[in-house]
Amino acid sequence: MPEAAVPAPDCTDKKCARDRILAAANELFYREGIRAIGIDTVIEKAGVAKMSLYRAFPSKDDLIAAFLEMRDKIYWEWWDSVVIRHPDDARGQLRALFQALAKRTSSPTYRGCPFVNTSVEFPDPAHPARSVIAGHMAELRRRMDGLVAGLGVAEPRALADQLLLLMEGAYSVGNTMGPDGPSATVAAAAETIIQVHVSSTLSRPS
Amino acid sequence: MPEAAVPAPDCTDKKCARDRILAAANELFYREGIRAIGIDTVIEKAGVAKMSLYRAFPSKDDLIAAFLEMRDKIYWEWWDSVVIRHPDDARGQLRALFQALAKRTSSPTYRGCPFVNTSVEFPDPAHPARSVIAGHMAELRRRMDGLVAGLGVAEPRALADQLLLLMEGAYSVGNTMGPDGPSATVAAAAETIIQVHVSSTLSRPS
DNA sequence: AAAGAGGTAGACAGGTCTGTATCATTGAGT
DNA sequence: ACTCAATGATACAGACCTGTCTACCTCTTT
Repeated sequence: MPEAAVPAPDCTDKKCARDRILAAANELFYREGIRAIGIDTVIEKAGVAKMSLYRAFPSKDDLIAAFLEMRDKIYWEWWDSVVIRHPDDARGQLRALFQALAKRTSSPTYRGCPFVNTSVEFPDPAHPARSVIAGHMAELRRRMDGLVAGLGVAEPRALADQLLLLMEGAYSVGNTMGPDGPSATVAAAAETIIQVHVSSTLSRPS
Repeated sequence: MPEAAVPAPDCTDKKCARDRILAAANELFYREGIRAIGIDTVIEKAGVAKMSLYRAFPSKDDLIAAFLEMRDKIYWEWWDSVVIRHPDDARGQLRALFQALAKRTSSPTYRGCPFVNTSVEFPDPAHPARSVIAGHMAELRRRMDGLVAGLGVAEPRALADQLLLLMEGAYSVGNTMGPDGPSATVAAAAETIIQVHVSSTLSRPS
């Protein structure tokens, strides 16, 4: 069974325990929840000794932070791979993003946004995971602002905020309501909101 | 410090350990997360002996389910208290609901929707909490459908789904992005989407 | 006064979790 | 062949967590 191992700089195949640990943690933490998964379960799935884990990560909290940093990297790679197909076309980029989002969040195995989920499990602001989450959210907002800026609408901040609401809503209901829930309609909702902002800007030009 | 105890049928003041337990669990589970809080912490906050807890609830899982059932009850009471102020006015009810939602989710202490949060912490479909969550979500969708039906738009299901996305999005970002996040704009977003559906229905009557 | 329901207090069993310590093994480069 | 770094295997410490058991107390009702 191909485990979709996350490639790393200098690790060939079965080598590098750190990456196998990270790959195992990625799947287990995401699917079962972080607090529900113990270190022993991670190392068993990774096929690695416990000491290898504690040599690579000083504590479970550090492993959690590393897990999120990996998800962050993967997420922006996915984002870039979508927007790159519509160069110099902010509207096309947004449309593609929300279509891909609708697809992802309507999968039966979809378990929600890992950043939101971890935020639920670790509310303590001092937890190392929280800074990664905060960074991800800030970057998400920054990118959405950037995309919407390309639309040239009258109220870019309002539109970006509303699109963010739809996006996070799709993440959430994709998890709680499943494939038959409203998450599949997120692309249409985004289209509607964008259209309203674009139209109202055209109808009263500055 | 008034602990906002949840009133129950026949419980005067300091009596009835069950209610004190439920009130303590309510606050602790919501604020800190369920898996992060042990039984000992609950009984300590409730000022109750451990055996009192296990007499009232066979297991922690049952306490979790009872906690969610209480939140469910509280939630619909809140919902009803909002919509009742606009009798026979579906649009006014929706507007009031989303305004109240914007306010709630922009509070600094807001920690997200307890049903979504519990769903994250307990992905196992066999967990007793899951049926309460599923019931809550089904009821939420049912009510939203009912409200939107009163609008007389051409595509009620699509509108209801999109409003649900906004609602859940506000819950989510209220937790992860805080009071300065986009959750405060959810009322405006809902207004926009409703307006579009109403207008497009008017412009091409059946 | 008696009795029973509900509550308190604290010890305890058995399991799981994180993190550490010790020692053997492997494999690549020199 | 030798060395050194990375890894495997395993036992263990200490904390915490759920759930049980026993004994005592304190009201309320009859």
